[in-house]
Amino acid sequence: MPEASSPTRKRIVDAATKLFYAEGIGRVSVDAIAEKAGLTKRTLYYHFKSKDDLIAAYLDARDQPNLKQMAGWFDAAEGGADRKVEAIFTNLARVARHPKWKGCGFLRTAAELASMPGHPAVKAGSRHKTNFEKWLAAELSAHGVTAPHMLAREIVLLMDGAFSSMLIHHNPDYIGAAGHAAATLVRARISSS
Amino acid sequence: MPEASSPTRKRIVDAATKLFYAEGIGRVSVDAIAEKAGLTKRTLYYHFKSKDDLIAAYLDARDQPNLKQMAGWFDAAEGGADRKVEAIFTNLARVARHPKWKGCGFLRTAAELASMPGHPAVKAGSRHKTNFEKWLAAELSAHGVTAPHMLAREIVLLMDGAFSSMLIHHNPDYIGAAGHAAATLVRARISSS
DNA sequence: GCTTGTATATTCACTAGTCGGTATACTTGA
DNA sequence: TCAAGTATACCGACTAGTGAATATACAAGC
Repeated sequence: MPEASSPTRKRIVDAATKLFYAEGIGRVSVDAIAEKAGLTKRTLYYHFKSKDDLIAAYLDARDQPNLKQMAGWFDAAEGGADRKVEAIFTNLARVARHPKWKGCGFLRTAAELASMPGHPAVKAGSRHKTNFEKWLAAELSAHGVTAPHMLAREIVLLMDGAFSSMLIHHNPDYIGAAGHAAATLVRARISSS
Repeated sequence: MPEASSPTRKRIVDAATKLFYAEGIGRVSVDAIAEKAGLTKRTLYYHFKSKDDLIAAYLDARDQPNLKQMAGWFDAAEGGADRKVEAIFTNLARVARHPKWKGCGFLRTAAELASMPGHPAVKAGSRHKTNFEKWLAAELSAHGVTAPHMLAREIVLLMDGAFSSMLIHHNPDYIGAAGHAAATLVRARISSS
């Protein structure tokens, strides 16, 4: 029975993360992950019972770091809630210009696994997106915005739309347009007190 | 040199469409498509020079039918531009409840091919999304909405976000929220004349 | 009307390689 | 001595793509 905190396990997840994100889960073989992690496939299968299991572990491991990055951009931005929300999109547009950027790993995995709706990796993605939406609603509420839950959902829709549009057009203008629309929606709900 | 209008070619594209949409392009073998089309793989390769070529043909063939469906929903709806836009989302939410619905084929293909940005199928998807955005902007303009191009882009972002969210959460509420937000954005730009 | 030539369209059988997963054996540390 | 972890080597199934032969249709020459 392998340990959940094993450093070997972490090495495998790290290697899987790089390859899955860069190539897509269907285009990466278990052999390639084992080689990148510097061990054999048999060792990998000692720590994970299947490739599907490893895919889910990859997304679970991305949940908190991703949320922290978004929260970091939000907190670092000057101004009101509208400016802080727009800052998330501005930063996304910046990182999306990098040639290694390949969209949102959670959405891409869900797209690849669309024919397997109950797949544990899709559930992990759903949890992450829900976590982000809840965090955003709480922040908006703390900043005195009205109807924070509905607004958070609208912003999430714009963000996931921006991820998708950027992936298909390779044009950061779509992320800018989404950020502008999101900031406008926030401003319309800032109490004028 | 095969003919572009060949009925055999059409049979291949039809078979590929069903399989690619249902399973994802990476999970469908050329053998499976040939079998579904009722011919041999060698014949398929007579009409298409590669699987990548066939993937692009699949999306190109979906462009006009998809646009026509959207336009049909828009035209059939009663009321102003806001109601017509919301009708598109309402109809999307309805078809998305069907168990065979697996998201937007253009976006899913772009997600699967994220590591091959110049792939002809990604370009076909980009063209389709652009066609839709242009059609929507023209309709909004004809209905007297101000800033129709910016508004069309915002609605496209909400729609692609709705596709993605529905795919990861399997919850049609996200499409409803996107439709509501889109209608609100339209109403804010209807000239009060 | 018949034959020959040619382009289109299709089939069978195959290659060379990859896939996820596993049977078995070894090493290492307590 | 025993269990955790790692390695070598392998499995059957599947992958995209191809070589060579063949069927079909139609046109030209006579």
